[in-house]
Amino acid sequence: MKLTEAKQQFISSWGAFGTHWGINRTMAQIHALLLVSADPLTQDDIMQDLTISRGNTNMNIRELINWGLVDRVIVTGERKEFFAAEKDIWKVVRQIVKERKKRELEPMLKLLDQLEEVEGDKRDKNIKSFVETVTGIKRLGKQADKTLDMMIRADENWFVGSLMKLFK
Amino acid sequence: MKLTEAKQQFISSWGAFGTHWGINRTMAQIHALLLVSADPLTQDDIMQDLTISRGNTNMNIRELINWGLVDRVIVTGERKEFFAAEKDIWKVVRQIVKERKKRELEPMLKLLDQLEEVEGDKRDKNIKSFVETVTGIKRLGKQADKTLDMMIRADENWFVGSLMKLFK
DNA sequence: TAAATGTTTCAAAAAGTTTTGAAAATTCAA
DNA sequence: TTGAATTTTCAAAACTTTTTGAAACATTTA
Repeated sequence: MKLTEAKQQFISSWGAFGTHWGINRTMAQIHALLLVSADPLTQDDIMQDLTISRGNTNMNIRELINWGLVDRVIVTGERKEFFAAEKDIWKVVRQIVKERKKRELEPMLKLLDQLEEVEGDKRDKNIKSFVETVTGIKRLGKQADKTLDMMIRADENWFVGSLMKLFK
Repeated sequence: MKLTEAKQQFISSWGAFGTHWGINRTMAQIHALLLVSADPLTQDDIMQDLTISRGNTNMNIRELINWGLVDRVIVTGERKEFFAAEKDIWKVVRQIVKERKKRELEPMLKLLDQLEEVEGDKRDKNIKSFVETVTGIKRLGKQADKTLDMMIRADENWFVGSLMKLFK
C-alpha cells in the first residue's frame, strides 16, 4: 500500500470510528489528517485535502481545539494560522476521557443521587426495585469515576506497568 | 420526589445519555424503562408508557435483545411476550464492552496492522511520521484490547477488589 | 488610512437518522 | 383447518444533524 492510499484509509476509518463515539465524521477526519501529517497544516490545506467547505473546516477545528486535541501553531514568516494534532496518543486518550467524564459521567452521578431519595415506603416492591437499580448504577458509576481520575493523573508507564502486573 | 416522577427522570436522562454513546434515544429509553420496572413488560406496555409506535418499539426491543441487554420472558397463562432487562449493572457493562470491542476495536486493530506495512523509505519524514502514529495507536489499542478481555472475564468482586488495591 | 489577506458566523440546504403506521407474516387456540 | 391475537417489516414522513457558502468581522501590511 502506498502512503497516500494508507493515509486516505486511515482518515476515512477514523472518521467512521468517531461517529460511534459521539464525534462527528468531519471532526474525526480532520483529527486523523492532522495526526498523520508530518507538519502542521492550514485551514486551506485541510479544506482541499478533505474537500469540505471553509465553514465546516473552521467549526470543527475550533471544536478540536476545545477538546484539547489540536493546537494552533505559529509559523514564523507566515500570515496564516497552522494547526497540529497532539501526537502522543496516550495524551489524546486522557484528554478525551477527562472531557467526557466531566460532560457525561459527573452529571449522571449527580442525578442518581437525587433519584435515590425517592419518597415512599421502601418495602413497596416498585420503590424497592427502583432504588436498587439506581443504587447499583451509582455504585458502579462512582467506581468508574475514581478509576478514571487515577488514569487521567497517571502517566503512561505507570498505567501500563500496573495493568501488566494486574492482568498477566 | 415521587416514584413516577423519578422514573420519568431516569428514563429521559438515560435516553439522553445513550445518544452520547452511539445508542439511539428510544433504545436507551426502553432499556431504562425495563431497568426500573419491578416486573417484565409487554410491547404494548412499553408503547403506552413511552408513547411510541409499535414498529419503533418492536425494532428497538429486538436490538436490545441482540445486545444481550434484554430477555424475552414467558409468563405462564399469557399469550403475549414479556420483556425484562438484565438488572445486574455490572453484567450490563460487560455485555456492552464485549459487543463494542468486537464491533469497533477489533476491526480498527486489523486495519492498523495493514497500514503499518506502508511501502516506501522508512527514513522519509512523511512515512516515518505516519508509521509512528499508526504504531502508537496500535500499541495502545492492543493494550486496551487485553485489558477489556480480562475485564469481560472477571467477576465483579475480583474487579472492584483489584481496582481498590490498585487505586487507593 | 485603505486594501489585502485571513477567520468566523449563521441561515438555508443537504444528508443522515429515527419514527410511524398500515400491511404482511406468524402463532396459537378451538 | 380457520380466524383472532400478536409480532414483524418497511416505505414514507418527521425529525435531527451536518454542511455549505456568502457575508461580516478581524488583522496585518503598505
